[in-house]
Amino acid sequence: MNAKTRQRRPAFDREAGVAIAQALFHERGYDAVSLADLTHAMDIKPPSFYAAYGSKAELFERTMLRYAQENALPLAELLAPDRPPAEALPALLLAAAEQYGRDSVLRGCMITEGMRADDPAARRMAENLASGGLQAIRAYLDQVHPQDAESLTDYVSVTLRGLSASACNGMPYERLTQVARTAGRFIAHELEADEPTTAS
Amino acid sequence: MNAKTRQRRPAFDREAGVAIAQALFHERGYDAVSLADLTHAMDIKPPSFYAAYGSKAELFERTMLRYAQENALPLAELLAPDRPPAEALPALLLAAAEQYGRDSVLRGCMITEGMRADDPAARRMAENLASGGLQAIRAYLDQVHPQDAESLTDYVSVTLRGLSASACNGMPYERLTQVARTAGRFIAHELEADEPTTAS
DNA sequence: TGACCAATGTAGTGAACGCTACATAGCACG
DNA sequence: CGTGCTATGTAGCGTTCACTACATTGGTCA
Repeated sequence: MNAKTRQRRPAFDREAGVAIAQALFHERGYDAVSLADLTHAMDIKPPSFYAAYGSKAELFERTMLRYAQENALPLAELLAPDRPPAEALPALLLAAAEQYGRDSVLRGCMITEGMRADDPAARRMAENLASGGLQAIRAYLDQVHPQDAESLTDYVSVTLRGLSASACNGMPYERLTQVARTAGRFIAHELEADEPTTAS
Repeated sequence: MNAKTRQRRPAFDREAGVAIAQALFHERGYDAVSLADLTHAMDIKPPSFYAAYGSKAELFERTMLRYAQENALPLAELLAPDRPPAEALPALLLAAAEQYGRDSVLRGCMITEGMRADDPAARRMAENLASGGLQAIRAYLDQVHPQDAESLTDYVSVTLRGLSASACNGMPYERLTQVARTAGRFIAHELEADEPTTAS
């Protein structure tokens, strides 16, 4: 009858499998998660795995897309064009640090850390996703502070990578957010020293 | 008679082997270098490898010690107790960025990147070595700027990790050093704003 | 009810992993 | 010159890797 009352077979929930894989990949990284880990966690056998997801790398891409949709920083809000960079960039760094250190087992940025995978295909997927975020920062700065757009984008990028890496290696939440606040304060000081035009 | 004139056998040069392994580990990371890669690069067979170095992990430790001796930043000079932190910390960041981006194939900090190895033993070795450097920074700041020692140490640590990770992912030398200069300028601004005591 | 077909589990593929047992080769020393 | 030791190469250890051929199961639909 209606499609819901009589499912074809229990089979297994593909999306739930992606969620399980996302947690494993985020916790341990792409290379450190084996097919056996994945199939055991999903309670399926390898043939079902390949029928559902194609390959380990393809599943990794799905988990990163899912991560980007669910956990990505709200760049559109954080970097609203009418927001001054002395306020937006510190907010961005703090939001990132909070997210990277919030969960004690899912630490750091899954996409940032995905860029260090040994597998070249997985690495490229992560790099492509990460470049989108950087382009958003760059586009924002091109609008609101074009004179230092590249330099500031690079500074934020390096700081975000440092925060993610430090989170993965166990730096506690309070110290991560403290570093983000320090970096944000540095940026604000510099920007406000350059152009206190809005206040004059 | 004297030990030098008559070596036991050509065998192979252990130290040269460590140097070869160091380059491989630095370029690709611990996990991505296999025994076959090592024995092929050294032109020896696995039994000779194990007779000489014990295991892959032990050789990795030797390469990291060698790296620390040869490539470690001159922290004693950079962080001389009579140097003001507004000068020492920017110099430290810039020296690190220069080293991380200097060689286009041996990128980043071998020890910092070693902390992300999948192998727990290798990771712990790298963490132990890295903590030595951080303790040096912390001890310096405890002397010259105790009120923000932990916060500043964390900021420098996160920035160094970000620089190393960005270097590994291909950020060019000029942009790496530019980021280091930016971060150093931020630190100097903050410290000079706090206590221009030396100038007053 | 019976044919069809997607999805499954069993079992195993070849390759690569870190590592080692074993016999041999070459030097030191008596 | 022979004994002993050390380092070597041959060959292969057991394990794990990502991945798959194949028969079977079970729901769908005529």
